[in-house]
Amino acid sequence: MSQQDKMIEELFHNADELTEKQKKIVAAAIESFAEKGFAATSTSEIAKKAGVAEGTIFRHYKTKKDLLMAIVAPTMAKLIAPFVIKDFNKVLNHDFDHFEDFIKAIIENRIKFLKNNMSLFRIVIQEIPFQPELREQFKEHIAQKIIERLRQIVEHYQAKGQIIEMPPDTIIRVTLSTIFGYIIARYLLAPEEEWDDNTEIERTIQFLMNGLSLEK
Amino acid sequence: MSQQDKMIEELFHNADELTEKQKKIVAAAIESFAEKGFAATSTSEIAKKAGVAEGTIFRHYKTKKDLLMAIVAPTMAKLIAPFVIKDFNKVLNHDFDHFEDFIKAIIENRIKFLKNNMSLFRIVIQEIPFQPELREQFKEHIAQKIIERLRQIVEHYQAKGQIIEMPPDTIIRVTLSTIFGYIIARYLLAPEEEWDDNTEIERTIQFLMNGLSLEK
Amino acid sequence: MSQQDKMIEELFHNADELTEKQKKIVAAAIESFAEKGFAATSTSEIAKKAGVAEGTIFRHYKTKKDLLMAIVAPTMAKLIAPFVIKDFNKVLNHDFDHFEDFIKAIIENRIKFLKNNMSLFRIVIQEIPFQPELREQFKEHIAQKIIERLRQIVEHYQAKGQIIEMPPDTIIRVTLSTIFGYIIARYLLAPEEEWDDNTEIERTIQFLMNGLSLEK
Amino acid sequence: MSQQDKMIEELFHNADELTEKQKKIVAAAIESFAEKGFAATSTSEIAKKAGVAEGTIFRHYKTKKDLLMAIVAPTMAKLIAPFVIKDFNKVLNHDFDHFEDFIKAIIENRIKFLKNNMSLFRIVIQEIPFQPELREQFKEHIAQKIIERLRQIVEHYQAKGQIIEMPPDTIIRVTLSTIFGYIIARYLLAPEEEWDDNTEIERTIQFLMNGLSLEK
DNA sequence: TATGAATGAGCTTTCATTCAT
DNA sequence: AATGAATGAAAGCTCATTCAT
Repeated sequence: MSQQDKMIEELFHNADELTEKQKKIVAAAIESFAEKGFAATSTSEIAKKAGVAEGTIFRHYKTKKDLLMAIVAPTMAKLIAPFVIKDFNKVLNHDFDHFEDFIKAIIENRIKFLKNNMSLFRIVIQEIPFQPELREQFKEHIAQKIIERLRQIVEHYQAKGQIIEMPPDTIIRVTLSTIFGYIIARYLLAPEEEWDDNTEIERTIQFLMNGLSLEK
Repeated sequence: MSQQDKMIEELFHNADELTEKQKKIVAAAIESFAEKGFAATSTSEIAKKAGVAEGTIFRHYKTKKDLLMAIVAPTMAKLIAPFVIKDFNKVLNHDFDHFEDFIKAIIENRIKFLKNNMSLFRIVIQEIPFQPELREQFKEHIAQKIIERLRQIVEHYQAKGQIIEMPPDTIIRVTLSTIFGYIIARYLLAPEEEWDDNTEIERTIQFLMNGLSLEK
Repeated sequence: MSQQDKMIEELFHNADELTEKQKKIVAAAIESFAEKGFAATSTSEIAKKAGVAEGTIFRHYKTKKDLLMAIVAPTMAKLIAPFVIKDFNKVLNHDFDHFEDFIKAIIENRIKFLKNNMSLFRIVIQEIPFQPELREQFKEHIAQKIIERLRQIVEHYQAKGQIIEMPPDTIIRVTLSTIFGYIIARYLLAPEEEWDDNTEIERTIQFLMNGLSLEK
Repeated sequence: MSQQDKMIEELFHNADELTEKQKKIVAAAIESFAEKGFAATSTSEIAKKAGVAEGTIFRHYKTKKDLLMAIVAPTMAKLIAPFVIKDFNKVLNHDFDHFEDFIKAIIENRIKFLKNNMSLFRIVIQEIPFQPELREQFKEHIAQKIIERLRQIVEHYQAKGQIIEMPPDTIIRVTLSTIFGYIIARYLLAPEEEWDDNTEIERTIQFLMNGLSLEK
């Protein structure tokens, strides 16, 4: 099973139900959407790359946009998965005494995920500005549920006196900026440069902790 | 003269040479490209919005992509203008004894610019992933010239002992992440929310200075 | 099966592989190209005449020029077919003791062919001046291979003392001029006049033989 | 005065009345029409080549087709000029005792004319099939007046016993085929080959005389 | 289920022509 | 007389989608 396949298997929990052809369609679509954008990718191109007839795409996905959604929706779900597990707060209390540990864990975990799903991530952030439907989903799930959860976390560590007194939303913003700034620079803007990932992530965390922690 | 016009006047210094119709075309294109993306915007739509015949667009811009470039290239130039002025380093030495002052000045200045040119900024960041030509220009001008300049600045303040010892590129990365993170959150992700801009910028700078300065 | 269909069947030996629609497109294109010329014929016009959607044309022929080539190339091949059969010289030796017999046979045969394919012939001679690609094909196939073959024939009959001593190329030229002059006058310049074809062809051959033969 | 200019001067008797710009337009049109055909040549292309504004063309020629006609009509007139002079028969009686002399004179004269006006000739024969208006003019002037005149000439020499008894139209046809066959081969099909023009014309006449004369 | 020919609306672009300057 | 910006119809071509097989 190829890396590509694994990504798709992982993306669709019910991947068993996907035809072989369907998997090929999805794989081809991901590749093209990431590279040229949704609007600039033609269904005939996807069909050719997937080695199926054009009609086959529309048998499985009523419209081209449906195909996009079939890719993007589970990607967003997976992306936020760690934050929506039940008993998230318990996990938090038990596992991470310090904010730094929490941040480290979450960064490591999410970077690993994104690294393995970079094309999917590309599609999500590239298409969100253009697809109102997508933007809606994003706002509903991320901006509301996730931010709410993150707020609790921040307040949790603020109560513990581990991070500075600042509106939680501001802290979330600068934290996410820093993390996504790293991912975008590392994997999208300058992927061909030599990166010492471990060191660079450490530095990023160091900056973040410096910026957010009280004592120094 | 409308706000729109002013933006365009400012964008093309030689705006005098633009026909009235040409300005309308550019304004319409900016609006549509920002909203729906380059690929999903049709020239007929631009023509209609601009109140000109479709042929008129192609009299001035040989292709649809030419029109995009005519918009994006000067935008990128304006965006980086403050960093390419002659005697930049002198200005630096004389005007800003502290890194914080420098950062404050530059943030204030660039945020003001972007706020007035948000649609242009949108187009630039939205289309860079899809237009290899654009990516090339971006890399050549921004990634190389500007980064080089910023490196010198960072080293300058590091030598002065005002910011932590870390590879300049890393410092640049986290700094830009923080700044653009603010702009994107403020103007693209949640523009309709109430923002106390001054306070929020202050906090952002505070975070940045905490993260980068030596003493605390 | 109509006359039109038969012509097309004959033109494309593998006509079985042509869709019904494809045949209609080709027939419509032949009619319009012959009448108004390639450049002055629009694809929408062809589509309408063929009773298909315009898109259908482009499904089968990537470009309008491809459609022209699909018509012209096999026409040129058919036109020169009698001269490229294997053992052409043997045929010559056995069947035609006299140049006059040979000329008669070839004229009769080719005139018959052209009469049945006049629109195709029109397209070929009308478009050759404008399509460099076509001119290339024409030169390569006709001007080189065929002329070479004709040269041998002329020399053969010259050796037999049946036609005058003159450079073979000159003899070929005046012969072809005479034959095509007849066809063009008969079928293109004055098709509506009353022609006694048999007599006129006889006279043409008589002139040709007078002009080329030694004895009188 | 360039060769180009001379051709145009000669083409329009009232060339004095042509603006400098007009001459340039005509020259540019001739070049492009000959090369790519009327339908495939755009007026903007002509304007550019002529170094004038597009509007200027339409100031002088109401439509693109008018421009074509302004070129083609006088060309056809010039081409047939020698046959329409008054007292043509007198000239004939006095100057040419033998058909061969007449043929020689006329061939020499017309070939010289065509050689100097090859682009014009190209345009005429290339556009006649496509422009009904042109075809009409051609038929009216050439096919009727000229053929009538040629008929008289042929009958004149037939009466003198110098050419074979054959319907004059047939004799005209084979004669013109032979002459134009030479011109087309020489100047249009294989202009880049080495031609010994004098010898080749001699041979052509020899063939023609052989074909048409009684005695041998 | 899968195909791929067929569709027709819509795309970018070109063009002959007009007209205010 | 000459310009060239402007036009809008029409060009060649692409596309997402349908449907008979």
